[in-house]
Amino acid sequence: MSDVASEAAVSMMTVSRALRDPASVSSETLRRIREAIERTGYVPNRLAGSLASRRTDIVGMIVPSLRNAQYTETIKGLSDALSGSHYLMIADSGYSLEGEEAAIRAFLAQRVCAVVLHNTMHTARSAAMLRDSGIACVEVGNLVPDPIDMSVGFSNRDAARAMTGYLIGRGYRRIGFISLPAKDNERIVERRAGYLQVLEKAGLEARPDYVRESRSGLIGGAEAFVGLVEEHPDLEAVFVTGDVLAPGAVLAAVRRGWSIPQRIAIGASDDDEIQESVTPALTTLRFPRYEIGRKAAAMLLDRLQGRTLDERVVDLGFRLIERDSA
Amino acid sequence: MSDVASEAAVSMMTVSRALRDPASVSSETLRRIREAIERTGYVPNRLAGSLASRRTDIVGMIVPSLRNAQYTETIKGLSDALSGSHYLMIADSGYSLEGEEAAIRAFLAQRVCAVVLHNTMHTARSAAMLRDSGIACVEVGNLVPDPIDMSVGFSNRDAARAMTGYLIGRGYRRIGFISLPAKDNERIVERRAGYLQVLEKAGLEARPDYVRESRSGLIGGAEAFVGLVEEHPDLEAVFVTGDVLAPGAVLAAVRRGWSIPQRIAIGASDDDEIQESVTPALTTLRFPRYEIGRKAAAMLLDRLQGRTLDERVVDLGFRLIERDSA
DNA sequence: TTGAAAGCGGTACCAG
DNA sequence: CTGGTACCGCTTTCAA
Repeated sequence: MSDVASEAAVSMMTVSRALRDPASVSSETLRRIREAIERTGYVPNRLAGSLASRRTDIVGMIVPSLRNAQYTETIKGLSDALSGSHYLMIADSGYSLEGEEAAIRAFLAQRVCAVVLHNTMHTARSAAMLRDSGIACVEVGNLVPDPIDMSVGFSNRDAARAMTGYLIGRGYRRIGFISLPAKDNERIVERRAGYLQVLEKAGLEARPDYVRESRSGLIGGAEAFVGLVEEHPDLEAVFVTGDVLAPGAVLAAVRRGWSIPQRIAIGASDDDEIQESVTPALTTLRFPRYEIGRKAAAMLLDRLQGRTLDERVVDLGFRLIERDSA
Repeated sequence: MSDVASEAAVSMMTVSRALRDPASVSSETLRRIREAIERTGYVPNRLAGSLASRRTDIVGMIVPSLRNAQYTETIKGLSDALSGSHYLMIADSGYSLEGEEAAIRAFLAQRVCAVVLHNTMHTARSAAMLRDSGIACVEVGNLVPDPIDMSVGFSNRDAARAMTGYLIGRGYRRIGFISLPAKDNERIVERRAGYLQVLEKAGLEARPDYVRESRSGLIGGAEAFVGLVEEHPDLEAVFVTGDVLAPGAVLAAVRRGWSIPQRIAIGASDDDEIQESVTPALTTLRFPRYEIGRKAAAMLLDRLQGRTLDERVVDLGFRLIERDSA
């Protein structure tokens, strides 16, 4: 930058100003500085800038898995809304609380201006670090009544209640439940709780062997679904929630010639294109993943600009989409 | 850090060493420093560290779209291989060269230690900035004979040749081609060229109206496929390449009761689970996306550690997986 | 509108 | 093995 300054015959201070607030520099000076930048090929050093100003424009986001399209959707919403003003640093926690803690530590060391967590269970240290740092933080996805700082999402429990109730309303009585592993994953814990609550309220038996954890992916969902149904041929419906488990189940049923929903009904969750594109199209819960990302960004931006927030916890809700699988 | 130093009754220099190279500090001193860190809740400032050392441990990656699972797969490979030693900053170029340039500029300002580009077409400025900065850079995905710095991937043209040749070998003569838009996307340009070359070599007519660009996603693929086939009922096969276009085509065919491959055959590309899970399972080109990410990381790491590379361009190849759709 | 001086919080380098 | 002393490259603050 000093090169640019001497090229343009001004002080470094003026160059710095020209870069950050062109209006505060006379147009003639500005022109000379711009030319000098062009000639020297100067690339500002944001490390130095951030160190001096004690501000950065990097938002750190931690997702359980980069492979899961649902998280990607929220990342995309965040990225779009932040685009231009802020940059995104992304870490994959591998569905582990320790992974999340390590990522948080790294983000804080990097002095990110905000952190977005796609998990609302944390180690005690994670929560403490975040609180002590006073950094802006949004927990997205599952709604948290008492967030570290802010939260945007929907109630997984309510959503699971809605789907289970819907299945019961359609006349199904023996209803199974398939999801990813519940360990360290409050979203699954909540959904399973919602499913069990509604079963109980309806006076239906909640059988542990109707509940199954699945590997991820289409093939994981297929295996879990086929396994569960073959072990319990008396099942009438299965609530298959998370990832692309339910589409995997449908595709497997098609291959086996099981008719859906006659032989076995499926209630799904998440509404990517694939839930709609399989035959039969899945009755599913639509979660506003992209919107959650956008809203999280908006809240962060508000906070960083010192505006006061209307709400620290924003419920974006969900919808039950009736299609043909149940 | 000066707090920690006085707490532990050593100099800042010793604290700094204890953090970066614990072995170089006596165990007693180390213990005191660790305690002091614990008590004070000290979080190192990597901005300052990086500024002073002129090194960072952040790798910047630019993908055309965060929504596309194929890119995500490479990100995951990179992230896994870098995990622990480096952090990842991800930018979405929105399939545009200007978007890529802006991201490169931001990364350079951030002084990332390396850049990974999932595109091998660049603006002149992009290439110049990267070259001038002398930063480690890997272009992944499509193989580049003359990379800015390094390249890992496979030949899209050869892959398209292989699939087109395969379709011809199966006896299909009127073969269509569906892909994402070719603009700013050398991967598509290459594949289309490969398709046309083989058609020509086989003495088959290359009809422009057999070639179609599609919106992305399952539904995009479905629309393009149905549209093309309805306009040209005489088509015998379609090479549907990229994204999840081909699975979308199959799913749409299923809904319409078109039998595949009897009514119309499909050759696909990319081999995610979905290509395998649809019925009929897709005959497709398998690209080593995850491995490309890992290899890119390995090459970067080698470079950053000053080791000399065996090869600046690494071809990881592709495979044609025969299944039931053609 | 412009500039000088004093850091930001660490690390490199050399000495002890 | 430990410490002192210059910076790293920019911004803040205050003055002109």
